[in-house]
Amino acid sequence: MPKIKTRDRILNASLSLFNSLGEPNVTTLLISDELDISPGNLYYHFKSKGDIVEELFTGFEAEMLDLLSVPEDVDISLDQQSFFLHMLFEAVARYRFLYQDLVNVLSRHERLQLRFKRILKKKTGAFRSICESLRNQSMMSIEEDDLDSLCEQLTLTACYWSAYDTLSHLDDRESVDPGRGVYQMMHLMLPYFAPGVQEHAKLISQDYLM
Amino acid sequence: MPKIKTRDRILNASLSLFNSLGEPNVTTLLISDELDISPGNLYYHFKSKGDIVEELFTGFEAEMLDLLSVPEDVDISLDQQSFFLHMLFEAVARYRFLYQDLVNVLSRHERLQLRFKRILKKKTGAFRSICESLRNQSMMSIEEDDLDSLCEQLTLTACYWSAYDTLSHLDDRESVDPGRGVYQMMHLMLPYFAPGVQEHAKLISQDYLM
DNA sequence: GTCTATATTAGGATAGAC
DNA sequence: GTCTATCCTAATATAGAC
Repeated sequence: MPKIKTRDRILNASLSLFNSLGEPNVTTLLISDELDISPGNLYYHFKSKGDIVEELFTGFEAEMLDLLSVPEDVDISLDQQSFFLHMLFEAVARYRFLYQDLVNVLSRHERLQLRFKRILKKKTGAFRSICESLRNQSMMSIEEDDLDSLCEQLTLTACYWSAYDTLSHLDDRESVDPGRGVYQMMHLMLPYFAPGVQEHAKLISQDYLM
Repeated sequence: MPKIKTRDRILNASLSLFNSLGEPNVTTLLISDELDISPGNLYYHFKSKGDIVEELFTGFEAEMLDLLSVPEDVDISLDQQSFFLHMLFEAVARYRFLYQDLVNVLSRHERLQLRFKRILKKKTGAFRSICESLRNQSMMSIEEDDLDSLCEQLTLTACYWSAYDTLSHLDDRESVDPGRGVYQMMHLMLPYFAPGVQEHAKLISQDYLM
């Protein structure tokens, strides 16, 4: 087996330390310590801690943009939709350090602000596409105002659920269960589903409560 | 007019700087600069920056606990409810620095963690009381599972709406409009209101879009 | 109560040998 | 590519005069 490049080991270790301790609490020394390499070595691979953050963000961005490229004008099934939510929450959870101290992180990395906002916008757009698709299939019935509100709410929840969830387990911050997040998202849409669809959606959402 | 005590001036300035720049970005030097006093003077009044944070938190806690002491077994009207939401969002907005970098702040002030969680729990409880009151008055119709989910969702939104909202205006962070938050909260409950009530609630929520 | 000056870290980052 | 040693800076905090 080819051994993993130091550069990648640094990225992996940083990501997991950021997630469990919070990015501002992780020093370059801690990262190098964790990997049993010298701080100098770390700085050979990355010219600053900020660079590590930016590179991780780029990975996050790529995953998200890929995931969020929901094709318009395509009928989306309930199963596809919940699968999409599942993937989304997994991705967010994997990079949850970004959300846990969002304002702080973005204020120290101004270049990430627009990119983050772009993702956010795309996220809302994706939810809108999904809802409109469901509406076109007569699976969902919702007025325009309510749809706006719902999509905002879905975006908010997609962003902050994992941060909110960790609040309940501030002690062990190693793992996060994305299931409950998906459940909440489904429940946000539930009232607007057509009667028959509602039943189905309820069953699906139940599965996400482990 | 009696001039404000330096100690209080420090608290006020800190709060507003924390809110607009994020607590981790505000140094004790910046605070004293803002007030045209010396850093030494600041440390005469507070033995550490953490103490300032804790004292501000105590104010926040007091306001919240007071606000959240929703009497059980009392019929709550829709107007009272929206007024309550309004007050709640005002309070959260006034201390939004706490929420903007919640994990960070709580991780550096462990003693605040339990207190914060207690408030959170109380918040969920208050929403539950309100919903149950509305249900008792036959103004709301909702199943138990959905109620759990709704109350969690209301709590999440009450916490993070202002942080989410500031994302859209990361440039000017001076003011926050709590209106849209109230609107969202109303819309979360809307689907579960009885038909007649729904109309009324919609009208009320409209008013909150400035 | 307030100031000036200074001590103390801790964290980010570089230099230069191996 | 990796290490050790060191520098630099910014931020918290203290000491002691006024």
